[in-house]
Parts: sequence; structure tokens; C-alpha cells
Amino acid sequence: MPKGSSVAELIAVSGDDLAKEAIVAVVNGRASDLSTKLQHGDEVEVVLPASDLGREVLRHSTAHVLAQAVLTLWPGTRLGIGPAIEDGFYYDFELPEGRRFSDADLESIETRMRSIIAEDQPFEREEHLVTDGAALFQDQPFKQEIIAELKSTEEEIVTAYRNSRSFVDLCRGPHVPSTGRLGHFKLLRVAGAYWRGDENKPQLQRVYGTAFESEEALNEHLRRVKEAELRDHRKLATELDLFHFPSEVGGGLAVFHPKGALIRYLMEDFSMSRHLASGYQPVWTPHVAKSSLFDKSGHLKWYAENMYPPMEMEGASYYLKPMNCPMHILIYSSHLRSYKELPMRLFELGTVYRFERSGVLHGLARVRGLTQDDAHIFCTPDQLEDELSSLINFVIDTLRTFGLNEFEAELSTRPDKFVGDERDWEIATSALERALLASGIDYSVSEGAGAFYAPKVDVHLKDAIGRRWQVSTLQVDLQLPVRFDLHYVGEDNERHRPYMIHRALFGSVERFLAILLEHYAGALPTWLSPTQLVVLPVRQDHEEYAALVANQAVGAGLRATASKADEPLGSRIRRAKLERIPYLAVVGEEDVDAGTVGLTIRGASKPRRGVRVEDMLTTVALDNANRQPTPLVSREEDSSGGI
RNA sequence: GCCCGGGUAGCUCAGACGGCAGAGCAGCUCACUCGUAAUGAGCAGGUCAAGGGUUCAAGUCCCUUCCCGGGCUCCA
Repeated sequence: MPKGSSVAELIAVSGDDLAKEAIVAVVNGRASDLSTKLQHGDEVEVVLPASDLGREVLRHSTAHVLAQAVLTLWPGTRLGIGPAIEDGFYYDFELPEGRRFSDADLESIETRMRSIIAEDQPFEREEHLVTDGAALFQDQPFKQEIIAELKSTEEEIVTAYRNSRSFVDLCRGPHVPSTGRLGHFKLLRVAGAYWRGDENKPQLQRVYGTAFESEEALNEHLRRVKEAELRDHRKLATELDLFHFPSEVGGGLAVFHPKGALIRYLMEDFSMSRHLASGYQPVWTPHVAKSSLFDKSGHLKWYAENMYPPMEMEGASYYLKPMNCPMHILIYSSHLRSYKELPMRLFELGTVYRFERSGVLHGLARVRGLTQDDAHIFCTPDQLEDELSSLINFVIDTLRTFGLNEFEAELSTRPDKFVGDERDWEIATSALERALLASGIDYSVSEGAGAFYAPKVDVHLKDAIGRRWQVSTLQVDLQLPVRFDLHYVGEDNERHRPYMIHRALFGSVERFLAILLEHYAGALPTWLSPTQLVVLPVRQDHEEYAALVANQAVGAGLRATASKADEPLGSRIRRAKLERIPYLAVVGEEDVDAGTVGLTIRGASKPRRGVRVEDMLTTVALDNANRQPTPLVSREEDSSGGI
């Protein structure tokens, strides 16, 4: 190769067909354009579109095309930023005269984008001095703001990418060689977005889109999005008659219908028995408390914006509790504690109320009234580490019972703004980290992301379609034991400060239910199913036998009903399947005579005829007692029978 | 809170241009008595989110309010 050749030239002579698909390259570990000139000894690795980095570049380049299209259609538009994001990209704009996008605009923008792609415009990298950059983008105040920031970091050169004489965008790159390499994209929606996410700054118009390496990959992605929509727990809640949010009650406040309430009762019941078996003591505390309590705890200082406004009564202000900890502390401090009582683990299914801004409410996943499976553990410094590691195991173990198996933890360390002693932070943080190591769970560290009063571990889980949800959280509180002046008397007969651990396992019962519903697409495991078994008589003269079988099932501790034969069997089967009933027992002539049922197990394609009633009851009871998770199917498969 | 999109029967939705509010499913009644994802007929069901305005006439056009959905720093 002649000296100073580009990556593209290198690929051209390599004779490697696959490499011709490359859109960018990693040169000496750095993502670079194919036009990058190479030095002797450079390490070059080509990047194909069908890779994480490849898709990121495709999306970022498509975002530039989007910006060019918008600028052509609405001259005078000011550009914000347009990054690639997980699953797509967006670009923020300020349109002239405060104009706003509507959904209909997406179509005309897309059309314009397709013609830019058809023109196969090159992406040309330009380097400018920081000082010149400001001149180049003189009509673009947001770009200037970015350049000004770069200047302050003493960056000397800014880069820009030019597609045509008229369109150039400030950008770090890299990009595809030309717009012709793009095309498998779709604009998805418009939204308002504050410049830099700051509501005190101007609100820009954001266009979201996604792009992939091929039409098939794009369609596959759109199919996944659709699948997620079908699993939406709010949709399932209506279909399965679980709960709703009456506007008469208020935003973010759910009422649970019989089936929904039964499910949450089963979850709570399980949680309580697990805690009782693991050395926790149940406590119960009221929903409101005087302002003095939340003054002392610091909630009114630090958490007031998430609290409901106060109620005045008999000269005092009462607040709905946003957390249970202050009340649990009062239980701890109700008398002097000995080291022999520690660790003391107080547990409550405590309902708390938090003011969430109306725009962030989201079904049961984000509500204003929620029930935490909340515990506060008071322990000696010596006990801290063991307590934390058994806690992590307890959490993981419990989550697994619900059929969730993929976890990741995140350790958040001391933020810039913090209270307490740096040494205590050190002790608490390293105890958390050692506990994580001992548990063997995968974890990452987020430096400075802790709460101001505590380092914490958050447990995230992955659901059936790969989405991550934050659930459990463990915090070592360095603040409240001091504010409430807690102690215990040690072996040395002196008073010492206990450590205090906050932890919620589901996070909230409501949110966890939402996750389960979406994870299982509504087909909850047998032990959580409101109805576990339906017995369906073929004809009216089999009804008596059906009722008998259902009664036997109820006697065996199962939730079972018998249907009437007043509709065609197929119709009743269909209804039961739509309700995601795990076991269907059809009984007809043969069964009445033989003491059997025709058993259809959810997810199985064919029924099993001639199953003895005893055997069926054993099977269902075992499934119930063992808390077997439902085998996972996609909702599309689930509903392929013509719904 | 702010931007965009919505609000029509319990649910899903249709209702050019302003001219007597519709369908499917669910519900109820009757008939059918059936072996694994929709039996048939009939009946009932609505302050078109609320309030105001324009008009001979408003679900439809305009204004206000309420509610719901999507989004609101994965940083050039």
C-alpha cells in the first residue's frame, strides 16, 4: 500500500468481499471513517452494518439525514443534538416561529429523507479551529453552545460532517461514507424535549426514529415493539379484569378488582411467609404522621417535592408517609436495645404515597400510592457484611421463585453532595461490594450515583423479552441512625451506634405485578393464577360431575370452578384460554363413567384424554405448591390460534 | 409541569363537506346440548370527557377545563 492510503482504499485492494460492506473502521482502537488516512503499522478492523457499532453509526448518520430533511423543509430551523440511542436515534429541533411538528409531518420528512438517501450524498469530514467553528455555525445557537463548552475544555479542533454544499453538522463522527448506505429506517414519533433535559431551558421538538442494517432487521425490531405493546400490563389489566385507575380517585391511584387483588394478596402472602421464615419480625405503622417526624427524619428537607401536601388538624400538620423508615425507627427506639437483639429485622408491607408529576405516571409501574415490601435492619458494625450478603441471596432467591432468572446489580457510591463521615461511607460501600462479590452476582459500579445519605445496591432483572427493570434496592443508611440518635448497648456495656439497612425486594408490590404481567404476557404461574382450574362439562347432563370434580379440587386447596354447558364447548374453551387459565378439564360421557377428565395444560398443543381425577389433582397441587414458573411463549405464538 | 397524539356503548373502533349516533365483541333473554380457541335468533346498551361559543342545525368548526397515551440529557 502506498503511504497515506485510506481505509477504503485498503479494503478495495484486499479482495475481501465482506469488507466491502464495511461502513466504518476501528483504527487503533478508535472508531473512524473509511476515509481516514492510514499510517504505517496502524491496526485496522472494519465494522459491518450488522454489528452494535455498525448500527450505532447507521442510526447516527440517519439522524443527520433527518436534520438535513427538516432544514430543507423548514429553513431557519435550529439544530439541537441528534445521537444514536438504544434501538434508534433522535434529533432535536427548534422550528422557526415556534412551529411544532405533528404526526403528519413525519411522512413528509421521511419522503425528503429518502430522496437525500437516493442522491447518495457523501459524508465529508471537516476539521475546524474552535474559533472558526463558531463562525461556521453562526445561525445555530445550540451548536455554538456546544462549541463554547468544547472551548472551555481546551479542545482546539472541532469536527463537522458535510453532506452537501448547504448542509453541515457539528459532529464527532464517524459516519457512513455516503447517504446511499442508509435506507432501512422509520420515523416513529414526535415529542417535546427540553434542551439538555432542563425544563428551564427552551423546549425543542424531538423526532424519534430507528434504523437497521436491513429491511428484515428493521421489521424484526418493529415486531418486537409490537410484542411489547401486546404485553403491556395496562392492556392486560383490562383484558383480565385486574385493576383500573378511576379518574374519580385520581391519577396514579389504582383500584384492584377481585382477580387483581387476589394476585397481589398471593404475592404479599408469599412475601410475608418468606420473611417470617427468615428472621424478620412483622410490624405495622400508620399511613400518616405529624410533620415533626418527617422534620426529624429529614424528609421534609430532602424529599418534600415528592410528598403530598400536609393536612391540618388540631393545630398540627399531618403528612401521608412517603416512606416507612421513620416509623420503623420509632419502633427500634421505643426502648433501649441490647446487642443480643441484633440484627433486628423489621418488616412491613407498608403502603406509602408519593407525589409524582402527572406526566411520569405509567400504569402500575409508576404510581402515587404503592405498597413496599419494606424492611429495615438494625445491626452492629460486625454484623453488617454478613447481613448484606445473606440479604442479597435472600433477594435473588425470592425473585427466582417468580421465574425471573437474569439479574444484574449496580453498586452506587458516594455522590459529590453527601452527609456523614467519609470513613463511614468507605466502610459501608466496601461492605456492600464484598457482599456482592460473595453472592457471585454480576454487578457494575456507578461512581457517585448513591443517595446523599447512603451507598446502595440496586438489583435489575431482565424479563422474557430482554427488557431491564430495576427492582430491589439495598441501602446502608448513614444518616437516620444519627438523626434519631439510635444506639444499642454492646457487650462492653457501652452505648454504640447501630448500622441501619433499608431494603425493598419487589420494590413495590404494584410495580412488581406489572413486571410479572409483562414478563409472562398475562399467563401467570399457576400459584399466582386467580383461577387455576376450570372444569368444563361437554353436555348439560355432565354438569353434576363437573361440579363434583371442581369441588374436589377446591377441597384440595386449589382455586377451581366448573362451567355450565350453556354454550358450545369450543366457545367456553376459548374464553378460558383467553383468561390464561393454567388447567382446563373437559368432562363428558366417557369421563363420568370412568372417573376421569380430558386435561388441557396451558401451553400444550393437545389435550390428554382419560386422566384420572386424582392424578390431575396431584399434578395441579404439585405445580401450585412448587411455584413452578410458566413456560415462556411470545404473545404472538400464544394467540396464533386465530385471535 | 411542558410538547405531540387522543377521549364516541363495558371493550376494540367506524362516523367526507356540519344535517335523525353506528359495527364487532362483551351483557341479557330464548332456542340449541355440543369432546378442546367464536351455535343461532332476539333484546337492551350513549349527557359523543365537561363547560362555553359560531350556526337554522355541532360527535364534527372555535375557545376553556378535565382525563388518558407517548416523550422530556444513553450528551457534538
